[in-house]
Amino acid sequence: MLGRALTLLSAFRPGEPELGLAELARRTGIAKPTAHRLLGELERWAMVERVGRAYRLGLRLFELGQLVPQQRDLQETASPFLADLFEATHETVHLAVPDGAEVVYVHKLSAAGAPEIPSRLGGRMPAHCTAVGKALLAFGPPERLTAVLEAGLTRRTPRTVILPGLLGRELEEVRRSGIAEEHEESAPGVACVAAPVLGPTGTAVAAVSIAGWVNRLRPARVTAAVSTTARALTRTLGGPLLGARR
Amino acid sequence: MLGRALTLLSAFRPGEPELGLAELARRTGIAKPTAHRLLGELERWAMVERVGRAYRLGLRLFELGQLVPQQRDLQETASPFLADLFEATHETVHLAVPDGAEVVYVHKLSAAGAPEIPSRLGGRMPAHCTAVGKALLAFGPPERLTAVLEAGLTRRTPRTVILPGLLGRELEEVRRSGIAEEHEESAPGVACVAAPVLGPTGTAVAAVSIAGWVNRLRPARVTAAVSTTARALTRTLGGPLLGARR
DNA sequence: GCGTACCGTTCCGTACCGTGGAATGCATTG
DNA sequence: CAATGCATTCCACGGTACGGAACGGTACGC
Repeated sequence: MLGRALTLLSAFRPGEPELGLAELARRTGIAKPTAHRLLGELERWAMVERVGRAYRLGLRLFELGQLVPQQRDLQETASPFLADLFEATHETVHLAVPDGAEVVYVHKLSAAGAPEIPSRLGGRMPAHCTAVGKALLAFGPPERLTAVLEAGLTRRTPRTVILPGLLGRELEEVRRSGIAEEHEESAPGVACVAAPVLGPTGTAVAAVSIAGWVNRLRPARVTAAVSTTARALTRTLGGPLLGARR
Repeated sequence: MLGRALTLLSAFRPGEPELGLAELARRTGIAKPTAHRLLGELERWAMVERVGRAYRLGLRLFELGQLVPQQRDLQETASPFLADLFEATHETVHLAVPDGAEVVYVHKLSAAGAPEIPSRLGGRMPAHCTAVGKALLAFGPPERLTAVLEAGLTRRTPRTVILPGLLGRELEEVRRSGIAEEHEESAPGVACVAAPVLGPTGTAVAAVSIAGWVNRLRPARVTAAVSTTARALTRTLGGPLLGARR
């Protein structure tokens, strides 16, 4: 029963704020009366809300989501630093954490009129084709890279690196320079520069990035700022500063 | 069963990232084997995670939380405007939405070294003793104020207004000026200036504020900026601009 | 070292309830 | 009007959720 309720919650996707009972039942394979009852119970807990005859996810979910420690702790610590980075560069700023073979975006700041970057707060992207993902892989525990290779390197754009050898070489360069770059590997037109945030164990627990359109973003312009922010966060978290260990 | 699982999720509170099985069972009154099984199921859905022998809320909850339409739509629209406001003032910026007799904070930007304001992203405060709450009440549907009065005006500090007549008068002033203020009514030492964001129906769907320490924040300094941001958001949402309807 | 208290985990008999087909009423469309 | 689709309710049937007891492990005090 619990699994089915969670299945219903998982049926909601970005860009579809409301779903009717029939559509929810179709998507989940749960019989309509059952779905109806489960949604009623979820509604009583404010996990979903009614909008006319349709349902939408409820504010209580947002509240619980903000209690998630991996996200909350980082977000609170990082928020002022990311605001500073945003103010200094006026480009789209991200903070992402690793989860399996993917990254999850936990903070995002973008300017009015900024290009629409496909990343989404609370959204996921494969680690191997994003700058934040590469920073997390290059400075993470070896098991993280293993998980990514085992999950397979999927192609997102013609520029995605899908050969393990090429990725490995790129990650070596990231380790050497402390900076990861992305050139239309996750989405056409998108470029990104990222740096790892190291935790007390010395491995990357998050990554900071600046993203923009590939024909507009100048890595040379923002690299130092990204690196500075990542170092400030690393210091705050009690992690070892890059360059101090080589 | 579903209710009990949701009860377990609700047992987690700010400042307590991890809870053991025994504590969760104690808090919820659910027998340990039952709690153990439910947490196992929640773990399979990444709604909770194991940390040693303890549990913490899982990243999946954060992801779902970011899909909540009331929060997401506003957050995406408002983020650039709030970043601008933050950059212009370097004070703590909030965006809050109404929920019953309370407000829920859906966006917050604060500077490194900024005073610790007790508000929390994803957290709640009573509407009647916060500036954002007053803005939402003054420009909201009458039922919202009715709900607040029915819920009762609770005292949070010696300065909290708990007489309905006084609150009513204050809200009239807010309607006249378009600005709500808060002077240590929700927490000692905290001051706040807020303005309503109106939606297409002409009522307040959110409120923008700037908060700081009462002996430091100068309302005269930030009022126009808060108002400007609220108006920009109102315009973006297709709401009627204040002053244009009087 | 031993006893006590507490933890998390597993088991299984008992009691409870989750499920969905069928029926109903309503709205929309051709 | 008929057909289609929606949301809602009902209840017979089959399924499962529950928690006391037992167990092994850890930590602490005497």
